[in-house]
Amino acid sequence: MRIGEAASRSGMAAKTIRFYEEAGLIEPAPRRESGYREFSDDDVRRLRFIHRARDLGFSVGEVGRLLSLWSDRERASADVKRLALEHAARVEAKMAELRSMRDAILHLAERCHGDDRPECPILDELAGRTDTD
Amino acid sequence: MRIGEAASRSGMAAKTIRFYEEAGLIEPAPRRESGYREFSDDDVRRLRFIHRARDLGFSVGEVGRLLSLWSDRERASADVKRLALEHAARVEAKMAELRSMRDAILHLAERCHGDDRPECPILDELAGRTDTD
DNA sequence: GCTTGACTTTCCAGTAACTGGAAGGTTTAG
DNA sequence: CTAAACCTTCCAGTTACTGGAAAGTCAAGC
Repeated sequence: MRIGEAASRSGMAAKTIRFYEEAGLIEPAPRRESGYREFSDDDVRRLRFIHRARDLGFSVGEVGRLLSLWSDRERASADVKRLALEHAARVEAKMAELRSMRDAILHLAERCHGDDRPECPILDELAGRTDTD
Repeated sequence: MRIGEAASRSGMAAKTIRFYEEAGLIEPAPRRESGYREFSDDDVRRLRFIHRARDLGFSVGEVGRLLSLWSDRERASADVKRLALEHAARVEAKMAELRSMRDAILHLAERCHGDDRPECPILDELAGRTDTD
């Protein structure tokens, strides 16, 4: 099949597939005489794997490592698990960061009247007013 | 003062200040004869404002809007509050996305033995196995 | 007067992971 | 035979900086 079908079957854009090829995440696809790339069902399976892993937030580099482990019949599941848990920890850390941002913003917003008057604790705080809440 | 001092007083790198100037977030600083940028205490206050807003996750574009509102004595606090609440909502949405990623990863990892055997539900699932949990 | 070091300047490249668009070749349906 | 729908490569843009190179400025010390 050509790249368009591989794209729709795997759920990613054709551009993205070319990008992954260029980035070395997947093997360069064989070409027809016309220069068009030719994909197999196996390629689609790999692309779907990549798509799911990306959806879980694994970076392209990590996906590469997961692909290696996937194709390595000798792998230890511990290696996969470690990768997954490390990633989960990073996601957790990012969440905590966002949570504290959100809390800080909401705390400021709560105290802002939000009417047509100019007084605004949000701006005051950003401006560095260190007040006693 | 020169850019280094403005940087250390505002908590951002000199490079970042130049970047903000280039990006149009702040007015181009006046120059000495030498070509060195000259910063005032007021500039430092603006930079600190920017720094705090960025720390809360506002994009550079949003910070620009916050700066405009800050310098507009006629602003309605409602405008500031709306900006803040919209941002909080985006942060919240991102958190939810991360949370579902984390949950999915941990769910997979739980079922992975994590020993030296190759069997691994994490890879199986990424490979598209649709199993009954 | 000269050097040394700490500053500063501009410009270019790289990061992550695509996405959009231009210019042009291929295939297929009608 | 033509028009639409594919495909190709290449380049630029996105976000918000960060690193580095080459060169100019300035103050202190000898």
